[in-house]
Amino acid sequence: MPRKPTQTRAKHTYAAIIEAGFIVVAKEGIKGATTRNIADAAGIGVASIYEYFNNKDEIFAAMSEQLTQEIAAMIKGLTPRLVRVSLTEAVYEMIVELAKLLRQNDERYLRCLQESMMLERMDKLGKVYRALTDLFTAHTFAHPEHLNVPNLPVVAYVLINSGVFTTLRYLSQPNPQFTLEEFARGIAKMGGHYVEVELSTKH
Amino acid sequence: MPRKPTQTRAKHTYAAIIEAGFIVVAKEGIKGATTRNIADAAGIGVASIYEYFNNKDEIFAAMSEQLTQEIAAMIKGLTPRLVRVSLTEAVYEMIVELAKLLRQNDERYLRCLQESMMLERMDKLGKVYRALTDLFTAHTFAHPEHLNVPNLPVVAYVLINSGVFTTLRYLSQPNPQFTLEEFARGIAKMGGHYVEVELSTKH
Amino acid sequence: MPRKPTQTRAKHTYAAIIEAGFIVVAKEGIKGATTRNIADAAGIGVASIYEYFNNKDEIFAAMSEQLTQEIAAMIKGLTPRLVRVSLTEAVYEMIVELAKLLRQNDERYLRCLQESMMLERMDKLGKVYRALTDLFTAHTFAHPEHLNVPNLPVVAYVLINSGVFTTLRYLSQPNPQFTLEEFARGIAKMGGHYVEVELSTKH
Amino acid sequence: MPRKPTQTRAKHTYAAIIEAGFIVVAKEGIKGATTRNIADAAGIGVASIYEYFNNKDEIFAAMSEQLTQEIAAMIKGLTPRLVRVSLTEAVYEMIVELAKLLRQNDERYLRCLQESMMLERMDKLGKVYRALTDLFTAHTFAHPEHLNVPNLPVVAYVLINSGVFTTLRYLSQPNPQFTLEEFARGIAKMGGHYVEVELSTKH
DNA sequence: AATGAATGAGATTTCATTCAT
DNA sequence: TATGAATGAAATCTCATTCAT
Repeated sequence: MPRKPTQTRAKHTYAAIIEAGFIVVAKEGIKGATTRNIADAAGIGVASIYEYFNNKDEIFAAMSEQLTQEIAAMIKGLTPRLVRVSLTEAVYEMIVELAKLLRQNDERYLRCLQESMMLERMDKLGKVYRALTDLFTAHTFAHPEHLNVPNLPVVAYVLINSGVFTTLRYLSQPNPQFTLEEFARGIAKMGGHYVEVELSTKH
Repeated sequence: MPRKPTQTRAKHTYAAIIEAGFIVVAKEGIKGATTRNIADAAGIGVASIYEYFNNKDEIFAAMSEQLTQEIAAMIKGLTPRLVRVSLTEAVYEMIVELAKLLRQNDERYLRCLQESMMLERMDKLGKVYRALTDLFTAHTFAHPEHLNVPNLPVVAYVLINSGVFTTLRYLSQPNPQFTLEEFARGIAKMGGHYVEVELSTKH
Repeated sequence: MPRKPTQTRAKHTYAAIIEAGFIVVAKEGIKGATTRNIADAAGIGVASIYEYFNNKDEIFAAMSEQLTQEIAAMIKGLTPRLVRVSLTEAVYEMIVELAKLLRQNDERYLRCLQESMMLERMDKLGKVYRALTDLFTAHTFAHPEHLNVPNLPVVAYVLINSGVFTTLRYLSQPNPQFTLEEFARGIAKMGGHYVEVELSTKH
Repeated sequence: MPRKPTQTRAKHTYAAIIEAGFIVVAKEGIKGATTRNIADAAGIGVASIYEYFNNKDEIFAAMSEQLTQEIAAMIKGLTPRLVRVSLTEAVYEMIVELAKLLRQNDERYLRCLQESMMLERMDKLGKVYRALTDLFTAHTFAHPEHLNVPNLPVVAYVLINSGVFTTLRYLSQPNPQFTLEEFARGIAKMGGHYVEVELSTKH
């Protein structure tokens, strides 16, 4: 019966377990993420894990939570500025920032996502999608002419999903044929041009 | 040391194991795909699996092979026709066909891909990417003016990856906000407009 | 229900299985001696083994039989000549001949004995011991003065067992420090001197 | 990845597993030495074995280690005294002591050696051979005239190997025709006489 | 509170033997 | 008769979780 960690040391251990989870998954893959390995990486005994988590799955849930939380926070922090720039520019910066975050700490987060640890719980990415949808909405309100684009929700959907998954895929490639900037610029312009054309056509 | 099945009965069993693999993964997820469950689904004894596969992983490899093989074949079959139509139309049809294939047999393939069974071996999707890249190339040669689009490789890359992953994602959603046609049209136009704009700008 | 092989082809298969047994054990060790491997080596199907043997153990028994039979026959063939020479000379020749037999066919027999295949059935070596005991007895009768040696049975026992096992051990060594001849001469003289001293002392 | 046992309880379990190994092999033979049987004999769960050993083979290795260690220690302990007595006497005592050790605990060690458990790893007996070789060397230095015996290494080799293996064989026999003392005396005199004769001849 | 040790439950794999043709 | 295929039974090994200190 794990309790919410209240004391300082406890909080530290709790966080240490989650970080150990990321480290182990990143280094050894999902299959290497045994409770023993995680405990070792966290510098504690196996049994201690169960002081903070009911079972191993809860560790993954917490990792998932932290990762999506962090990405969503990053997006929210960027939103005020991005709504002021063009769609193209917004998409471009978004991707570059996302890449930066995923590449921190020896690509820890990127590798965990590759390990698809959370694909089984892709719904958990919902928080990220919501933040991105909010960003898109805010951006649209800052550029009201975009409201004339037909099927705007589809545009948002495609842009967001392509952005997230294709970036993941790009970052995963060992020898990409072009730079991250070129790649990000490509997706960005695709979104920008789309809106542009739809608006001019509509007109 | 499994031998290549020679007799008719053996061939049947071999295929049954692979199909059982798809069925079990689709129904119970990767974690439910134990050798016992697969054997049960195939209507054989566990030991028989090892007449044809060295280990469980080889079953997954064979499944992966079959799935990507099938998708690639579908793409190749479509290629002659798609190179003649506009990029927008080609992307649209491609996505619709892909969706059709993935939804066969109670979405068997779709669910398996969701289970990320092959994400760990995403390289295996290479066959599919290659077929799509070939299609894109053939299409470009049938529309030589596209050669003027700057950073064409990036366009191909983004279009292909967005197409595949975002379609996977769309099909996975329980309650999509728009139809497959709208979705496909969205991605398709995005590609089409991009090229269009780049060409006119270039000029 | 295997039958005694009567037809020529059957006899051939029966022998082939036994030979395959020796080959497989020699090459892959006891653990590699599966029915499948043996059948493969014999160029027949697994099931065919059971036309000639009730179970795998019977193959080993037959191998054991053949091997000890062959050694015993060799000993018996040598006996008439060896009884005429000195004990030292007899032991020496015996060891050299034994080594020759064990080294045939890429040390097939030697390796099988090393694999201790038949140590579990060391009693089966009984046939060999009996032949050697007979030789010793015959030799003693040809040299009646030896009857004066006290504890002659112990001498026979030690000489025979040392001879067999130590030779096995010697042949198994990858880099012996002396030649087979030196080694054989050593054991031989040990037996010869013993008798010599005992006789002179007795007197 | 087993860890070195640190706590008292763990050390106890570790030792219990090894002892259980000896007991099971002695009673049921190598084939009966399954992880389950060993765990049962040790009074623990099967899984616990893997807390201390990576695999079953490592148990055998540890048993081998312990057994040879124990024999070698016995030999070393005896060495100071044996170098002072005649070769005959030394060999005799050596064999008697060896027999005593092998017969402890219901012939536990003897039966394990018979099961040839370690014949596959006969190299592990190296420790014993080395101890015996050291003893022989030390004895020779205490009796410098022996240095005149030609081919002394061969003598050592034969004496040691015959001693070990033939003793094993003798102890394994259900109804020996003579006592251990007679047997040991036989081997001992064989070595003693050999040296004696060679020396007198040399002269 | 913390943890080294222990383990039940279950997964993968092996193989002698039998089946069916 | 001959055999490729099939399998029951059992062995090895893994690991999340609990126990005992």
